[in-house]
Amino acid sequence: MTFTELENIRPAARAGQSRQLQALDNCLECPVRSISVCSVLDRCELAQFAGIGRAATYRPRDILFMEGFPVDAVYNITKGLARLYRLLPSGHRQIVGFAFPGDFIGLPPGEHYGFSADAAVATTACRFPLDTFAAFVESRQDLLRRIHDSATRDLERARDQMVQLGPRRADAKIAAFLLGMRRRRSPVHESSVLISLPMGRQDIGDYLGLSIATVSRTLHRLERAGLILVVPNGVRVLDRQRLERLAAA
Amino acid sequence: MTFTELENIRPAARAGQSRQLQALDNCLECPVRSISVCSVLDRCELAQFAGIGRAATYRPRDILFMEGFPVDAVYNITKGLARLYRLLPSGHRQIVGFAFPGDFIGLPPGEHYGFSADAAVATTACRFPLDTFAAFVESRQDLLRRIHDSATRDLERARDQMVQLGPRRADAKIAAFLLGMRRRRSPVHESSVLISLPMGRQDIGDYLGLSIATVSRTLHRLERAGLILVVPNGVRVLDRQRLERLAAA
DNA sequence: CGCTAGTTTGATCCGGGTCAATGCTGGTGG
DNA sequence: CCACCAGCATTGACCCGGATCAAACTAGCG
Repeated sequence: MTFTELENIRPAARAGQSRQLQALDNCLECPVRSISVCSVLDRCELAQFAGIGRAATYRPRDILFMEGFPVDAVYNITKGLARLYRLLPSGHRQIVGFAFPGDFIGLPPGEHYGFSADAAVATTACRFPLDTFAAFVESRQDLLRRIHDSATRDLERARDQMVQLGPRRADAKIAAFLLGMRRRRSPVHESSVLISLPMGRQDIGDYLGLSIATVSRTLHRLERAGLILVVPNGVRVLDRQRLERLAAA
Repeated sequence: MTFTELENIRPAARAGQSRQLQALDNCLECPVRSISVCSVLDRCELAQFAGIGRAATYRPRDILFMEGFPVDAVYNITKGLARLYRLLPSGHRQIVGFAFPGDFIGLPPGEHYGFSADAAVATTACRFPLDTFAAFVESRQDLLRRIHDSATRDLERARDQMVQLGPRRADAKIAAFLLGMRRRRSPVHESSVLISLPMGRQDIGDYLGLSIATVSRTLHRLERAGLILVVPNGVRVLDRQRLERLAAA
């Protein structure tokens, strides 16, 4: 819960530097293109667009950007998982969202980032400097619209999360979280019984407003009750019916 | 907390019908024009825009629209206060935001409203049927941009609220809520010591994830501690310093 | 002047936080 | 190949803040 290990942040990462940069060359083969904002660009535009971005790779805990700093770039996650969070003076960390491959982040209302973002696991992202990005987008009405759609969906998700953060019981929060993660990862509404959880327990807790101990205990309780099976980096759903009923409560 | 008085909703309001409608005639004198999305429209465009909207008035508890229903109109609040909320099967109501005069609501990512909205007090709003509204916006790049800005700000506020909903102490939540309400109502960052609270205790509780009893008790405790003075429909700030320190914690 | 809806206040209880010890696992070097 | 270590996860013991239930109070308002 408390996240006072700010000193642990790698010095090289503090300034929002990525570990490694390389040109974007094979956007056409990009696995997330179809679900990303760039899907509206044609072959020609895509080449231009690729020219202004760089692929950046991040190791766990590497920082993409920090709350309060001037917005200097926007990001499109292509692999891995980014945690979006706010740090409170008390030392608490509230995770305000996860960015999965295909998600677009980093365009707040003002001049400064409204939250921090770091890599939860090994992660890669297309990084676009704000000035060139803004210039490129300026004329592309459809791209602008796509970005707006992304923001609107983020808003909807934010409201979902508000409901989760409210005064609900821990088991209901966890159940809803699991189902939410599954829905998020698979466009097809009905999908595998295996839900992958790339993030750690601490992340889940800071997302739901629970302590790490309660997350662990609750998962275990759900397992004992036969709703799920806890496996490394995820859970297997055994009783979807009951899990959904619990999540709704 | 529980909000099981669904039956209390006035039948006429259930379908999202407003109480009273009249043409928009004096947009130029509209007190919220300068802060609304319509501020980018010139005199001529404004006249056109006014033509497609109607002023609707709502009494407390009257419903603007309901979650899950097809989006048939968007709204611009001009007076009063709207509660934006989700109802859970358990009967809990999570207020996901308040809409003050000048706020624009009702454009979710999909075809259906993602939350319900009703009037917390006597309220008026400009109501624009979705089809004509969409057609009008289509060509107005700047209006579209303004709407996008509105969504981005909503998103930022939603994240603020997530932080409030997290595992914070009741007094910190209340303090932050009071300061947030003050900042929201007065563009000038420094302002009066009088914070108006048009909404009821229940609304505050459902917004912060607290019971009505705790809201009441906490306000009283802050009063005893000399931070505020509770007055009808609001509070008076006595010790801003300490209130801010408490809100930050 | 009583009615109703909202608010305050009290008494009790419990879910989940906190703290701390223990367990697990994957990486590292002897 | 194994012993060790660091980081994360689990589990236990205890406690407290806020939920819940219920009663008293207040203020509009017909």
